[in-house]
Amino acid sequence: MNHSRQRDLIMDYLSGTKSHPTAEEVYENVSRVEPNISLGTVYRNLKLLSDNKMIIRIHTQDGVDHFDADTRDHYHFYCTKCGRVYDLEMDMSATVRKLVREASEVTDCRVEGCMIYFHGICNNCEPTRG
Amino acid sequence: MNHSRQRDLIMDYLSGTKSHPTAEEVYENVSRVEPNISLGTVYRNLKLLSDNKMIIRIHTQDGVDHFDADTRDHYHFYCTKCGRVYDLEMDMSATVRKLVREASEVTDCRVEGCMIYFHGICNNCEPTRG
DNA sequence: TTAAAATCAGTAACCATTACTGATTTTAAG
DNA sequence: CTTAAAATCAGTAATGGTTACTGATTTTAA
Repeated sequence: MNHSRQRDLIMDYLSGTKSHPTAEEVYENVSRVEPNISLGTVYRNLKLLSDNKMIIRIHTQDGVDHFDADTRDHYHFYCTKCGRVYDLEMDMSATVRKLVREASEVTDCRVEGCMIYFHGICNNCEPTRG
Repeated sequence: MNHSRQRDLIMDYLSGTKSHPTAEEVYENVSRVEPNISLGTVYRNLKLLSDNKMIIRIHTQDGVDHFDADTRDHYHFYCTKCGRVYDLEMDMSATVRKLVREASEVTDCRVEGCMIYFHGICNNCEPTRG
């Protein structure tokens, strides 16, 4: 993977936000810096970067993928109302290990891991606390 | 929701299999009994049935949805090689409640639940046990 | 400096799914 | 049983996120 101005800009934008943008949102924002960039380039580089484990691709219920430059072990909350994705700063590594172990016991398949997606209504859509 | 021969056939087929078929697979199988059924009808009824909680829609990593007539609380294993979906007969209700409680503590969002998807290589693709 | 490899912008194609059409079937009241 | 409104159908076009293709441009490394 060579360097390219476009890919660097995409990576820079993703690294500087915690909003877990979609490909379309990445395109809109990078376009402000590099107006000639094309949507195809954004998709291709998001695919390249996620295939190379430099960013995380987050599948959501509405079928639109979101992206995250934070590759540390952490979890996500998906708002079923607005579709936004939020970080959850909690350590679940022990729980995940336990789940994988338990799952391995009830199947002949080789369980390599599990994805955990939290969902509900975000504080922005329906504020509940001051 | 009235009755219709087509919807009953789709429901019957789903109830009689544990293979978690895709819309295309449902279409292929129901077509053997009702050759005139159209793919659009299958999609429309799968949507109707899942919207009415009579079946479960399972999102998978490859972007193709799978369906399950078993609406009991249970979990799924997705094979990253062949794309098949398997049931996991394990009781995780206590773990899920704990996770939701923990997640609620680290966010202002209203956490309503979480989806847990296991993945790996199935015994059909790479046999490991007799 | 230069040529091969990688990447680009632009756009067409892909594919799962949904929406639209006029015809047919189902339901429920008379 | 009729019969008319509502639901559903088959067939097909449209949608929308994503990927693939093109010839031109940029990057890399010798």
